[in-house]
Amino acid sequence: MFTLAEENYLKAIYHLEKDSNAGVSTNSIAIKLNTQPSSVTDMVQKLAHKKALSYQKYKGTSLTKKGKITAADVIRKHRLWEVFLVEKLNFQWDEVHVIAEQLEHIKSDELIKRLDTYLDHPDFDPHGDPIPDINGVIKPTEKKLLSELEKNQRGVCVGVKESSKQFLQYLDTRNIGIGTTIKVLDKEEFDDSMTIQVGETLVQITDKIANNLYINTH
Amino acid sequence: MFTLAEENYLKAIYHLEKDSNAGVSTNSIAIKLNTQPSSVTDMVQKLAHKKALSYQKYKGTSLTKKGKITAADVIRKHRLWEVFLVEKLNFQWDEVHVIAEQLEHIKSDELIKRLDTYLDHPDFDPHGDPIPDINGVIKPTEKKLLSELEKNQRGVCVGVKESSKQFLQYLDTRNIGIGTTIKVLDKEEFDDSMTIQVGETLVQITDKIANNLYINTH
DNA sequence: CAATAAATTTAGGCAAGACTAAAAATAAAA
DNA sequence: TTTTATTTTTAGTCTTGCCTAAATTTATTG
Repeated sequence: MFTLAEENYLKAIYHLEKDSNAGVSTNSIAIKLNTQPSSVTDMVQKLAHKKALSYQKYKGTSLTKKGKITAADVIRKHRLWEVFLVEKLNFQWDEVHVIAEQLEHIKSDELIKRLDTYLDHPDFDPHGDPIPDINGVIKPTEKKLLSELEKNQRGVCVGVKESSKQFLQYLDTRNIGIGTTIKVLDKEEFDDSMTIQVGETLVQITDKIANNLYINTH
Repeated sequence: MFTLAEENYLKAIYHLEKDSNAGVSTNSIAIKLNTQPSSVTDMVQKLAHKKALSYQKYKGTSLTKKGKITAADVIRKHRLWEVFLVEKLNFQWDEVHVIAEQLEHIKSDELIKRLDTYLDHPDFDPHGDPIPDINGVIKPTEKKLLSELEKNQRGVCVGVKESSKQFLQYLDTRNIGIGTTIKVLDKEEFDDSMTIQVGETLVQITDKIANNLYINTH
């Protein structure tokens, strides 16, 4: 139905639409995809013709239902593959994006269905981003930074904001990973440090850590 | 280094070279790839320029070392992904080829290294074909049909010749799959049927079955 | 060994997806 | 509200990988 290049455009526009909810400009797409505005105009006209988006000259574009579903499907595949790479092949969180950019274009519904089952229907990718369901619906999520939690609140670690090697290794030594349940036992006012419970053990963390961990409080 | 189309040509030529060991003709490549001879001429000239094969007008081509290594690497990826699809995602042996045709072009050495480890360094794909090692070397194999084994000989099932759904399901009910050790207990002269040992149980099989199971006797 | 057949290559084109340079429309500023 | 700046589009090219039709070379056969 859609070529690899078309899928990448739809994905980019989907993301741009998300955090601006006006019409998406030609230039912003060009910047996101590292291409020239004139190339974007070409492609956008083609995608409009294919009914994946609506487009008026000089006025920007927005995805149609068809375009949104297609984009969400690509994103679903991307994030499922990321989970696979981290959970099964033990990649670090920050190494998987480039590979998933390729894997997301593999065409086989059956493959993705089975991969999803194999991974036990994950709701989040390793960066804490939600995985669209098979209909392209993204569950409304309560993703917060750990630093935003109140004392005695608990949640599940769903990802990281910063993903440097050092940070990920730090988390490893504290046994914190995707799916780890964390409870806030105490918050210090003067330096914003925290005492948290990870499994049975207590961990002291600085505000820097707490500001870079995403927690799903549901 | 090589595009998707180039990789497919190299793979096709590699296979053709294997079972004819003369120079590979333009026409045979065209037939294998379902394309026109003139397209093959174009591509072959390009690949010769890239030093992946040697080519003389009207005389056919053969892969250089560089071409062989590249082709073997693509085949390695293809077969590793097939193992993944069957062993981990529970696909049937005959459903995986089309998907692996896509996955074989994913570019990441690290990915394949980890996939190989994850699958426990398999030597054969689900069809019984050997998986080239990381240097493109294919272990010389003693693959035979089960029907060719002598009485009291044993070997490991490495694949099927025919791969119809019915046949695969038949094998399933007899607990025969990739990696299953089989010992020939008896061969009947008059109808070529066999008594074989699978695990602790004895199984009677007809010549048709024995003629469609590949065994590695090492 | 000439004549036909088959295989192969060349020539010219096409679609996808990108690019540059120039023109046109919109937005911002004086 | 002109003028200038920015954004967007158009026009014309390029490369990759394919195609058809025609020309050429090799193989086959009478």
